[in-house]
Parts: sequence; C-alpha cells; structure tokens
Amino acid sequence: MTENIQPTQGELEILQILWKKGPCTVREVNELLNATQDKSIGYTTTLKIMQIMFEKNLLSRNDSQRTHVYSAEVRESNIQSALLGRFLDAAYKGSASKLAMHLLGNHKTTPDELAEIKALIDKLEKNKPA
Amino acid sequence: MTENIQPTQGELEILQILWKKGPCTVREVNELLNATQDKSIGYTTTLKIMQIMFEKNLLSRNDSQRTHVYSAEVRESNIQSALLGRFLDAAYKGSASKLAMHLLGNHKTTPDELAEIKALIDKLEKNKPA
DNA sequence: TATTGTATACGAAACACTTCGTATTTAAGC
DNA sequence: GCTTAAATACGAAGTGTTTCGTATACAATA
Repeated sequence: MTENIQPTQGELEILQILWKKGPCTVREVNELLNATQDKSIGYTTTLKIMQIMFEKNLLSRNDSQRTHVYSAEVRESNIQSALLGRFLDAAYKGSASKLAMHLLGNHKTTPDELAEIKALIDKLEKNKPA
Repeated sequence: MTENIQPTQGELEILQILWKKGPCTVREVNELLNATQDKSIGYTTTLKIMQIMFEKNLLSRNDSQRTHVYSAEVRESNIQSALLGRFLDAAYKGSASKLAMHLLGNHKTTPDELAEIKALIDKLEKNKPA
C-alpha cells in the first residue's frame, strides 16, 4: 500500500508537522508552517491541502468537534522509505552505494552517526556472510 | 551555481541518457526514452523538453548541422548531490544518518558496496578525530 | 524545380498542485 | 433568536510541467 503513495512537497511539509507534533487542527498546522518557513501561507490554503490529503487517506480527522483535528494516517518511516526508493531510481539509477558516498561525503555527519552507520554495516555483513 | 538547479522528473530522465550515452540527437534520446520506459513519448514532446533544457542551460547543442546534437551541460554528480541535499531536507529533515539507515536497511547492497562504504567511513573518522 | 521525408519552432491544451476569495455552517454570547 | 467570530466547503484562478498538433524550414532526389 504505502509504496504507491507519493505525497507532494506541500503535503510532505504538513506530514512532517503532524509526525512531530501529533494530531493538530488546521490552524495549528498553518501557524507552524508559517513559523517554520520564510513565505507565508493563507489559512484556507493549508485547509484545502489537508482536505485533499484527507481524501487521499494521507490524513484522518476527528470531526466530532466543530474544529476538526487531523492526524497522519501514514508512518514517517514508511513514507521516507518509499520516497527514498523513488529518489534512488530517479537520481541514482538505483545505485545505493553512490548515493551513500555522496551522503557521507557532502553532508557533515557527526562521529556518533558515523559509528552508528558502521555498526549497521557490521550487522548486515554478519547476517549475510560471503 | 549548480546548487540551485532543479531539473524536473522528465528533465532528469533525459539527463540520465545524455550522461550515459554522451551527445545525442533528439531522435536518439526519444528512442531511448521509449525503449527504456513503459509509456511512449512523442518526438515533439522530447524535442520541446530538450529545447527548454537548452534555454535553462541544462543542455548545450551543436546546431551546425540540420540535426542538432545536444550535450549535458551539468555534471552528473553535481546534480545528484544537489538533489540529494534537497531530498534530505524535505523527507528526512536533514538527518543523514536516518536516511543512511533506510538506504542500507531496505535496499540490497552488495558486500563490495558495504565494504566500500565502510572504508569511506573509516577515512572520514581519521580525518576528523574526536 | 517539385516532391518527399525529416528536423525544428511555435503555440495551445491537458494535467496536477497551490493559492485564495467567497459562501456557508456552526457555536457561543448577548 | 440575533449577532458575531471562527471554522469548513467550494470554486476558480495562478503556476509549472508535459504533451502534442501543426506550421515551417531544409536537404536530398527524382
């Protein structure tokens, strides 16, 4: 199911907020969007996008109150993995190692993170012995 | 310069072909696009996109002959890194290690690739001693 | 030079996402 | 019950990309 989901840029920004904050009203999301970003987005714009996301089942909502409360219906790591798979194909033609090289090479990764990644590689190597 | 370049999906597919094959005519690119993919794309569609890419300086062209020959004006690894940076922000909020986890965890990476990545990490750790 | 095949140029339609104005609904307070 | 403030619903315009029909240019050749 999750693999075919393709949230747009705007939708992803809203999902990020809901993943971090938990269930929110449209106004809360809109205010956080405007607080985080440089540009300012109208309330009805945020509302519209969230309504569309609701129709796509990216969000659920509690409308027992006048003010609806929206929740993410998709898991952060699922969406990330799906997007990553697509990105890997589109930009790297599937070469995960090339992507990893750029990732580690260009972006300052903390020593802790490097150690963590190395530990994961060790684990993978043990699980799949040559 | 390169950091601000944002090729679209369609443009990226054309760049992939030119990166792999070197300079090509519109017809060659169009045939390769249709050979690679499931969907079929009209010749003038490919032409139009490549003309737009030319205007954006993503491509250069040799029009000394009636049949123009196009070349990529941007380097593969530059574009990949730029796209990766954006993707990392949009989908992972900048957490490179989380992305790396998904990358190594979900996509089968060969033992050789794993060793290569581990070697890179070792090098990074030596260059930046705690 | 007229014909034919192929190339480029141009413009408009199709499509998807974003944006917001305005209408409508709703709940609370007077 | 009326008024007001705030929420949702709706519709349409704005924006960027893709798609392609059609016009035009060009070169080879009959």
